Amino acid sequence: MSRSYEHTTVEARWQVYWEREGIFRATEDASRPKYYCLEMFPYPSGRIHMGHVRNYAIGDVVARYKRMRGFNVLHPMGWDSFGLPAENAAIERGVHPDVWTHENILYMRSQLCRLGLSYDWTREVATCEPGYYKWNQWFFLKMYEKGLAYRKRSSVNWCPSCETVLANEQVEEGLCWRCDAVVIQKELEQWFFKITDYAEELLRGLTTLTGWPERVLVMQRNWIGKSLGVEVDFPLAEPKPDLPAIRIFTTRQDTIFGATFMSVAPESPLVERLIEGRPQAASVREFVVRVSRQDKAVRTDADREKEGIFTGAYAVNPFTQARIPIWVANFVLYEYGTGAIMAVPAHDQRDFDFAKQYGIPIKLVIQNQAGSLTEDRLDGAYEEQDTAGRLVNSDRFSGLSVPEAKTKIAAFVEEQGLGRRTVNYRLRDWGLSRQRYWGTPIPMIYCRACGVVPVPERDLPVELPKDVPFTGKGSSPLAQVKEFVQAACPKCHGQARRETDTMDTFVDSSWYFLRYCSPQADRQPVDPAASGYWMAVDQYIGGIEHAVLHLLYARFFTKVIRDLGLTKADEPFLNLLTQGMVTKETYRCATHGWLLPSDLLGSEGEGWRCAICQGVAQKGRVEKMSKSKKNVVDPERLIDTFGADTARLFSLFAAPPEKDLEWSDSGVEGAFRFLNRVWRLLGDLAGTLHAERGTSNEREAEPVAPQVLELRRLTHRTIKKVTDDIERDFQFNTAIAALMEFVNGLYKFAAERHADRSGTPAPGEAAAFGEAAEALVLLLAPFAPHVAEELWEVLGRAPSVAQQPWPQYDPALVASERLTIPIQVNGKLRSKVEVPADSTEEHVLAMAKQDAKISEWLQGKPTRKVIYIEKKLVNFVV
RNA sequence: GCGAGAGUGGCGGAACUGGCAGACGCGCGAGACUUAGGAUCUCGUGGGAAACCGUGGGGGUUCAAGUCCCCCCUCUCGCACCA
Repeated sequence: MSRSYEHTTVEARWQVYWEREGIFRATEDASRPKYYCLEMFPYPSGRIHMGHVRNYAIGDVVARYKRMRGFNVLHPMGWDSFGLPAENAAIERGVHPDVWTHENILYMRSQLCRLGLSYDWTREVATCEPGYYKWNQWFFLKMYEKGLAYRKRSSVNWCPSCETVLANEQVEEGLCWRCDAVVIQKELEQWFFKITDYAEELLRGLTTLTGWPERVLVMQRNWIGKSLGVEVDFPLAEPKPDLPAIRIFTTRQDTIFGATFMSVAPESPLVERLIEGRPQAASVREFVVRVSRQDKAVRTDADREKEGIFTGAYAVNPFTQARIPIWVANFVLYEYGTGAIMAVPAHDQRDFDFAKQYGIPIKLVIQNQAGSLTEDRLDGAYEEQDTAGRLVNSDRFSGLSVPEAKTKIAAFVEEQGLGRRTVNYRLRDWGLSRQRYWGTPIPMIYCRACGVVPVPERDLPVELPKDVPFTGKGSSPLAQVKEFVQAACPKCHGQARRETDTMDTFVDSSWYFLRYCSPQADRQPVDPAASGYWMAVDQYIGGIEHAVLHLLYARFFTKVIRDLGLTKADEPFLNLLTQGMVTKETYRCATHGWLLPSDLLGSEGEGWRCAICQGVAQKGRVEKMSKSKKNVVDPERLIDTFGADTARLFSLFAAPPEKDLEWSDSGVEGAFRFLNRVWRLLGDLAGTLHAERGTSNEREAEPVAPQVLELRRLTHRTIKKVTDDIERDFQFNTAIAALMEFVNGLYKFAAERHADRSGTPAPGEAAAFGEAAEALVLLLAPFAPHVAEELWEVLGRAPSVAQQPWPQYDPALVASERLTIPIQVNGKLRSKVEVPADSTEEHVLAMAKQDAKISEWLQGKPTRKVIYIEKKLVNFVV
């Protein structure tokens, strides 16, 4: 064969073959070990981007490799197809979200197929299909029954640009995670999932996730934010019958003797009770209104000034009996703990700042080791939590260390009936109501007579109406659709109103991996038998941006679904690989902003100019590919020019999966060149191999020439290296490097073979070369599957290479016969000697001393010490 | 501020438990084949004339340090009043 490598024909041919033969279809088979390989499903935005290519190339190597290792692999794909962009398309271009979404899915599916990804497409799901979101509604009803879904009026994060509510997880530094608009607070009736019921289990479960990156575990741990402390009642100086005391939460009960005032959150209803009938009432109210109007960005700003106002009321410190003032303070959070705190300025920096500002006394109750702290000369809070500090001014507890005091005071609080030990979490319940159209309708009905009534299960799904006005203004489009809103009450059949909010789209992605196990199940969302076989996901691959949001919600849903008896899995994802971003250099012009590569003139050496204005263009930083920075590369163009195998190979070779991948056009060409090299090598030699195969069944039968043995060693070392690199955290970049070395070695071998072609091949040569060629194709198959299939056929083997077993290496052939031992003198490399691998220490040392360069270095100097590391190195210390 | 990770040739990156720093690729240089080469093949390629010097900087441990310990600098990411 000497036909050139035509990627377009080759790739199309095998994609058709795989599909036609159903090579990647997965069925439950109890006799085989399963492997569930999953990549995060995409939002159908229109076209795939390089981030998808990388994500799915990584996943496909894992799936194909595991298949060749004999696993029954489930490798599904689907569409996270509810979401705002579809609605925006409707508003901006008048295309219905449903049409827009389905067109996008159609196109992107064809793009994924062109990448040659080994999915079982019969299991495809799209979350915007009634057959899928019906089960979102079903889960919602089940959770409502169990009290895990509830409705409450509360102050919520509101994105004025998306015109919808956001969960806490979806607010980043006071900005909307999706559009970066400043999030404001709004009072609304909202549906919540009681994720806090699972806080402890979600936290404990993290310790079992040994296959997750440490930083994701840390992020989740921090997000859940468990703290142990006590709740203590501080009696009011003028108690009211229904309000005798104010309850606080603290983790620093050891400092309770230093509490010189109290602070209450502005939103707390306590405020109104405390100021009743006092002269301070009006100004306090004014303060509360002012603070609660501030938007999230201002309120959560790190160096926001501490502000407060005295309520006029006093409490009594139950430990010191001191009368202490009660303040309202802007930094106290209503949603955390009890919404009120005891303030210990000497040992809490926030309280210290506050006390200094308003002239509140500071009382020292922990002294440092030197005993140098004094109340009047403190320039910051002494926040020692370890054993270095000792309690002072704390009655019977004085002299204790902080940890001792924490335990003893907590016990004392309980003994005296002043309060109790408690646990607090930072995690809040998941607000899931969204005032949008393109999402799952929440299956609830409001009846004037019966109140809130769930839609009966038999009436599911509550389908999204198609005929809806998209104006982009006002409340949810659903609320405008009379036929949708008007509903009969399921209980009394009277006229009632349907809930018009839809669910957060994170609900969709919280259980799709379970749906893949039995995508056609129509009596329940998940078939327990199927999920029993496939769950949990053995390897999950996706971007780090979901470290908290999606991965926390999915863990929560899995536990709820387990408690419903539909799966046995406690955790959805056993191993998690968070792949890095795809980045590229950027260019900027002072007047025209970010520049496309096509708007650049000049070169690296002579400098860049803007093609629009001829002005100087600056080479910017390497940034994540994004349209706004104009540094994107379209995968489709890449596939057209070089083919899917090249696109895959480059994105796997240029960096290890978890690190960022910097785009390089010449790197892509390098990958393409490599595939061409492989193609030519096997093409040119296949003919020779076929010719000689008849006479060369002598593998291991007769003695082989030394260079043939070396070839076999190279083959087996490569098998080992590629296998080890994949097994060791999917180090595909070094695995591919080993394949390149292998190919370089084979070329060299072939060249030498041609060079001294005297007529008769060396003994065992054809067999050794056949073995090498076969191994090469098999090892290449997960990375460049199309080329591998084609070459497998060229080698005279029947398809599909994807179904072949992974090659085995012979340990005896992995070890070299001869070793090159570096020889050092005083730790510096001076020479090398080549010795048989089984040489004794004496022999190696003798060889080393004989070496001309070494004997020169050793001459006239007494050798003080000789370091000999077997098979590794010799070091003479003189 | 707290937490995590990273800093290695002209560039992307190798180096697993301390043992030949720079695998592999890109780029660059030379040669071969060619009407031609931006195709392909072969060879070379950290710096330096050399001794030597080289893994962000400075100390240390060790026969031996990119790797271990201490101090410092820079960058990236996450969290950021959670009592």
